[in-house]
Amino acid sequence: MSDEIIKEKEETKPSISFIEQFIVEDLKAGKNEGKVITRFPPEPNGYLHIGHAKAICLDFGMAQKHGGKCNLRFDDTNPVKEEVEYIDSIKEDIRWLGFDWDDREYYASDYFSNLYNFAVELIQKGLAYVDDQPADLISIQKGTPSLPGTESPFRNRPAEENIDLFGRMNKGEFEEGSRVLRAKIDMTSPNMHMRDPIIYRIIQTPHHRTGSSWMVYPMYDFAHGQSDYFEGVTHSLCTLEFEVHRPLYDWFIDQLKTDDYRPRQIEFNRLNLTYTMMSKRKLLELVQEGKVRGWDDPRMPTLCGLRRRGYTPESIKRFVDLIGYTKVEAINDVSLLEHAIREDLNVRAPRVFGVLNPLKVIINNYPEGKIENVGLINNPEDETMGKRLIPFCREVYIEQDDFMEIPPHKFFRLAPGREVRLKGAYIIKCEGFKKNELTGAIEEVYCTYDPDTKSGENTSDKKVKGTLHWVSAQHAVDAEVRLYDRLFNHEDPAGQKDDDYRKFLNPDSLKILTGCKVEPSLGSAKPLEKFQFQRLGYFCIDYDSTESNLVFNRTVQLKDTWSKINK
RNA sequence: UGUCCCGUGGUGUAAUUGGCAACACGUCUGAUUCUGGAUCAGAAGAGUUCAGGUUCGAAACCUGACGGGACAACCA
Repeated sequence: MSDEIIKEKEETKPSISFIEQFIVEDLKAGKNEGKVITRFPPEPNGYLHIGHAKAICLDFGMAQKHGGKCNLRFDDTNPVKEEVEYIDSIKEDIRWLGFDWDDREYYASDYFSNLYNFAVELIQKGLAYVDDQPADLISIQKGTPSLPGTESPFRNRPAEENIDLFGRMNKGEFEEGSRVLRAKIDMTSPNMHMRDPIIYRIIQTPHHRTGSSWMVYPMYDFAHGQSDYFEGVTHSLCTLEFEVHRPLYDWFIDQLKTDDYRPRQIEFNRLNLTYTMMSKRKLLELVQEGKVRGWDDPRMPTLCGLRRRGYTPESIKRFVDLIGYTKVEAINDVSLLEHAIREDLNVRAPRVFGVLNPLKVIINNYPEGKIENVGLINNPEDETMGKRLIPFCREVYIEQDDFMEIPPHKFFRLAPGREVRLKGAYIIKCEGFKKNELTGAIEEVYCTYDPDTKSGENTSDKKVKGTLHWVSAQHAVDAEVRLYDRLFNHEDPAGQKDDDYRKFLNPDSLKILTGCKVEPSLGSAKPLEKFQFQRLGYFCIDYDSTESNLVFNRTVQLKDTWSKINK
């Protein structure tokens, strides 16, 4: 009885976002002949970041789930800011996330002719005019959100004159900034976007695809909605700030449409993450000012940065899935992103031993020159990943943190007189240590081992509280390890009115460790290969890594209850 | 002073569209463990911004307040 209720509850479908609800409603109502066409419309003026991933997952995801298609369309209406480099990176990142647009790769510039003709049509209908005023004057006449605007003296130019001027603007007869084409709507509208918006401006910089065939370029607001319309997009999903643009898009489509088809725009909240920022412009500044090592610096929230950091596409999609889509402007905790990557890597990353801050341990009673290959499980979460052998001998490195001369309460690791297990090998006991009396640094630790405690064949019935990772001193491979911390030390660095975001840059966001010791099996690892350094965290090989100089990036630390106790 | 959008545990989201608030992260216990990881069991934490109203019944509907955000680029 109650079992059935529980069963029923478990079987209820997970709730769908308000956006998907709209899509499902439209489908049920038989709109758009039962089709779902979406689009992802990046401007090729920067690299994609995790906020874009949220949009990509929605745009492609909704199409996929409802038997539709998602177009990739580059909004390339401003040749001054856009570059081919960005187009390539955007495509790479979308593919990396696991989405495919087949042959539906479009460009707003594909529609320049259509848009131009439409503009001429508006002029003919008396719905657009050429304004000869300078930008600052037009801006003043626009009024403010609470004050209505005033009309331009050029507003009632005859159509023929407008057509002539617009044509000559496009031939390059006028300087940039000297004239614009405006839609004639309503200068007193409470919506600023309806106050005779500029729809074309003169730009003489060549375009990366159309070269110099155009001298006038449509503004985003004049290109975006119509591009959706031209492509037959049914659901145009975008972020909240475009909500106020919607009436304008609708106004244009009203002039254009021939039946009742119209793309439906639905707005959702953009992704904000704590301790970072999503502004492409500001991210570009970080790159240009050398605050980071490039767009793919592992501290960046860019997709290429996260990839280099060791994030998987699955973890990012999972994260996006967890945060959902709403209309509430929220700021998401990075700890949820970190949870997503741990969850993923826990299952797929092989375990290895790596010692970040080596401390030499000499096992006095272990025969000199003797080498044992001890077996270790590659991933306790996945038996199919098998086992490996690593060499054990008289001198090993352990982590400096794993030894304390005077151990505090609840410290389970090595200390004078204490016993710990070297994972996969033996239980050792600390008999003494060498200390640098000047610096206080521990330089060596002397131990004995118990031959009856070998892993898997422990006949001693000894039990210890602590298990340490280690690496054979003789066989260890040197490595460089880059430890990353949050790029900013403020939860919302870009949201502080009185302070520049640069003020909150975390000076310790990158720590480079050299002379780290890793197990020999890692010597041939390739870039982006991912590992769990046991007890430490997840690491992946950096692009800078070579056979002679291994370089690891720390993706994320393992949860560490000791560090909490220790506080 | 305008228009539009939004207000649910610390954070992010749910609530069969009106039937007395659920999940995830985080936090805290305990069990277990040759990773202080993972896993398992459990706990604390919101009465849904506030005030009215409609209703047998409101997080949801209405009104008003309060709070947050967006909009005044020849950017997208």
